[in-house]
Amino acid sequence: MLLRMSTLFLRTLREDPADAEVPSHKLLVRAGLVRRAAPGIYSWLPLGKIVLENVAQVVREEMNRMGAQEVLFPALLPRESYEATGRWTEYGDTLFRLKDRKGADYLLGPTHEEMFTLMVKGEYGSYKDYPVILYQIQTKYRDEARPRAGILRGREFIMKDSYSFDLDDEGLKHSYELHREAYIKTFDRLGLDYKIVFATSGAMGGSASEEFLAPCPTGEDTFVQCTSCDYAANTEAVVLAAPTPAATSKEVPDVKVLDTPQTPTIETLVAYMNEHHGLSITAADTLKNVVLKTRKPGEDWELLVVGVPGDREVDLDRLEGQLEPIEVDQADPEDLAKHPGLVRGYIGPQGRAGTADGGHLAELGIRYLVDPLVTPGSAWVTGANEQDRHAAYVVRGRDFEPDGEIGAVNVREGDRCGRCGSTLTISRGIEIGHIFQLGRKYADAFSLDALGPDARPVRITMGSYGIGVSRAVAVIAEQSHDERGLVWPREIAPADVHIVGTGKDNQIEVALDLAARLEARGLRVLVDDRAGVSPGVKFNDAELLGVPTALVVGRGLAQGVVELRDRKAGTKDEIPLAEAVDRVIAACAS
RNA sequence: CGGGGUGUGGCGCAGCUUGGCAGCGCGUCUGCUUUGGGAGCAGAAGGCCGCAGGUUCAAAUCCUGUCACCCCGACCA
Repeated sequence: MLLRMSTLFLRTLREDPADAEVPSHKLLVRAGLVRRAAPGIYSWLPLGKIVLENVAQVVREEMNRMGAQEVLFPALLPRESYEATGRWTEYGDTLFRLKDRKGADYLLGPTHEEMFTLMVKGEYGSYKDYPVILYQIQTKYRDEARPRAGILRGREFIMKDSYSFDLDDEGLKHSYELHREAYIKTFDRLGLDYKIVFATSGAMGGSASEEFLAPCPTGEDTFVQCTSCDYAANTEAVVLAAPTPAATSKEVPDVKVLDTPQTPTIETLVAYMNEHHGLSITAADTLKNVVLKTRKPGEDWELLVVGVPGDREVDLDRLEGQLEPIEVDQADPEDLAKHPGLVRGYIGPQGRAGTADGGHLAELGIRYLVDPLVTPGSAWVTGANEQDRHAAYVVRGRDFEPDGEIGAVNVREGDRCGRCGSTLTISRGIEIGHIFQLGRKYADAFSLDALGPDARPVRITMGSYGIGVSRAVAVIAEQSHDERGLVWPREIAPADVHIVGTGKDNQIEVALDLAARLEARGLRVLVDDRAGVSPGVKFNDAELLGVPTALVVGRGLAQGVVELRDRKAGTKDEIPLAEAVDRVIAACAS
């Protein structure tokens, strides 16, 4: 490959585009790789297209290596199959919908579980056919409420999605592991810095799930990492260590109901308790009972109360992640109004004085869950289920018994690791890959069975795996740049070597000659042969474009010397012209 | 959906308060000079000032409406 800057369809920009905030967006536009076509929709120019293909090729090679087979589905899909799984409605406004001339409904595919499942069902029938892994690299459409950050989160983007089909759970586990390994190889080759974190399965349904996150301050995902073991998880999926069990209930006095006028919030309650009732408590000693509502698909909303320490907020995303596919939402005032027994701001789980079993919420028939931070035996200050009154010394296991535990609190820096008990730190990241074991949701929807050796049907179990290909380009740019421009990893770079002919005498001629010889040796060459362009402009463009190796044919040429530069290290070496070809090849091989 | 902001040559922006020939930098074109860190001189092309209506002798500027885009949040792979 030989690209000449004199004819290359490329215009670099001296200034950052006004609508760009994040580094990758600014740089990809300035370097002339992409241009915005509409909100969240981008066109790829020649250099950008090359980089994008390079990333896709790495993904493709690693998928093929592990035995997956490439296919290609249309992006324009009929409504029916999405109707069968309920996703025509479940996906909501995020789905791009359109009608054909006859008025029939179509959609632009946001992901392709349905189509893959149907294709396998159409072709395969015997247990002898399985397992199989299929994938495609294709354009996806999601009408995001707010696309942002350029290529990082678009409405049209390129994704590699693959799907595994196995006869049993063991097989699924194996397919999952194959993907995990392939993803590790892929992201290593892409030169990405990433973490593998436990995740929830999101809208896809299913069980085991991990995300590949590229740590990045502008990322949209928040995840925790343990400071001592290798535990890492999305905050939606995190498991925290429970605090050491509190003192046994026998040492705690009986429940005491106290007047606490005008204390509907935790702050006012703590202040009042300490001032008027001689207690010495903090928000963490209070038990906050948050009224939520849940809904199973196709059913009515049901109230749910969740108890968390008063210094914590309830993280709805985290709850939803664990309850999937059940929806969770904050209860409205109208919802509360239907239960007069729920006194807003003064809700407590304990039963009437002296009754250990049941408790107030059980009497109302409302499900009550607590965060594991509310340990058995722990004592709390909480609502007394009467306006302006609270109860102290309310002990879990003595005065109330929740229906179960669920990780509900918002995770904080310094919370403890559920695996080893050490401190957790919180970081931001961008999701570049996601693997999960779908199970039989889609196989059930389409009755995807294989005939077993005993002539009985076996329901197939599936896995679903994605890599954001176009997003990966942006993430690489995000992680690999400096104040002068992009710094591409070699395998992804638009070229192996960027030859700059500075323009005087025969410098451009020699540059072109070197370019031809390097191309003949199998290198991908970009040569700046523009006449009448000053050296400063060419150097700046070379640094902006970020090709890993540069060869400058300039003022040293008269003495038979050219300059070899390394973009990443920033080094410059004067080398004899006669050695230039071999030295460049050596540099590109390292 | 809530909050904030912006729409003016290809790109980045000023002008708007206080109405009076549409400007600046970069880029582009022509000529000459220049060629190791975003060159110089001379000349040139290029804009329905987002759109619609209104006020006025006169609107980029004031008023009304509308559309679009960007940012934060909500939401969402």
